[in-house]
Amino acid sequence: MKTNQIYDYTERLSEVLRVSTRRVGAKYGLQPVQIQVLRYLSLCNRFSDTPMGVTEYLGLTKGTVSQTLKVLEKKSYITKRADALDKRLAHLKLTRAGKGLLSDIMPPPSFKAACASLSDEQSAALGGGIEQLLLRFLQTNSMKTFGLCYTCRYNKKQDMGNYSCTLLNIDLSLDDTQLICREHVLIGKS
Amino acid sequence: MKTNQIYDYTERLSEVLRVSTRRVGAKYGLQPVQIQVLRYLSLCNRFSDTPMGVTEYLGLTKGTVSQTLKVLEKKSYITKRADALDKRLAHLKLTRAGKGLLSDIMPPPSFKAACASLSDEQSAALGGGIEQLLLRFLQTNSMKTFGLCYTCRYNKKQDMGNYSCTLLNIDLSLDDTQLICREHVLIGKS
DNA sequence: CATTATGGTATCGTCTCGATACCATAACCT
DNA sequence: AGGTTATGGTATCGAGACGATACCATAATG
Repeated sequence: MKTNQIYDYTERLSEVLRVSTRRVGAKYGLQPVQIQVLRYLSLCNRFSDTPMGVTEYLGLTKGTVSQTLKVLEKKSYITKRADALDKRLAHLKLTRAGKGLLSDIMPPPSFKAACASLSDEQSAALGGGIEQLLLRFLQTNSMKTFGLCYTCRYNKKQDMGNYSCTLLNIDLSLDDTQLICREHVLIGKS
Repeated sequence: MKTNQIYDYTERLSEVLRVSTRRVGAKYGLQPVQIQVLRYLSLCNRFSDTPMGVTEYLGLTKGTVSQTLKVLEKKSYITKRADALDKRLAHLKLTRAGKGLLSDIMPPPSFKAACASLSDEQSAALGGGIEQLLLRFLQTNSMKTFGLCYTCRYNKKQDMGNYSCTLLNIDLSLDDTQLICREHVLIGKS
């Protein structure tokens, strides 16, 4: 019953968000997808900052992403550095310019203003509802959750401020656990 | 406080929705924007089914939209017919094939499934919250609301099942009032 | 009428995106 | 070990999106 209404609003909000992102990005000569890449790199951990990580997050093909990254590197918004152990991997980092750009335009001021018009109850309900919707939607589209590390089933607390990942068998700092990870599997899921 | 969380989820949901639309559309040789055009034409009233209506709804330029419409017409998903009174206007209609396509893929099955996982309370809260967010966001982006005719300040009830538009000075049927309109202004707004 | 506004099309350049092919490195085999 | 397969990444190509600009036809306005 409510499905169509929710879909209408979600779809419309997506369109408007995209238009808004395009207009903001145009001022800096950036496409929407390029901004999304920068944004992802600002949120992901050191195991996920590779071209394949970006590829999975955005649901594109690796060839497409490779081209986008080349442009961003040429514009000096990111740097590419080979992994020390696995020579196939490249790690992507935001430059100072990249970080500065993001903090200028993300989230879009018009979105912040729109959020500010919500009451606390509305805001909490909206956040919860959209989270649930997103998780289910990702699931039925066979896409990864890219959740925060500390909400992952592989995350184990060791002692004071020290954690580890039981999937990668690597120690984690507290900061590590505050970022999103491409290997993330929500606690309680198979 | 909650702004960033809401933004994260909204942005992510938008991305996944776009990817999902792209994948479904690829099966029919359609781009996301083409599907959005078809969807708009299935929702809008007879005063809004023109290239300019599509242009305003999608927030693009009229040249871009003109090209997209040409492709859709060549693929026989829409027809173009000149207006009887104003020879500048073209009215766009979905063909049988266009309607059939839309009913096959909209809303995406995976989205329906995700919505079905929400409780009634969650669903109602989500619908209300996202509506409010969308309206404010449209406002701060100087975009039109494209709301349902019967929620418009220009809509006046005459008698049994008969309505009129005080902006266009035209009589409306009940069916007319159930569609979205490019002239829509929400009741209570200036 | 002349001027301006509006709706629409055509053309061009930049860019996205998927598809395909290809290369380098790593993991997995008996 | 040596061959096979899997994985991460790049290069190239064609279809199409998109904005910008220019242009045309019709309508509205003075």
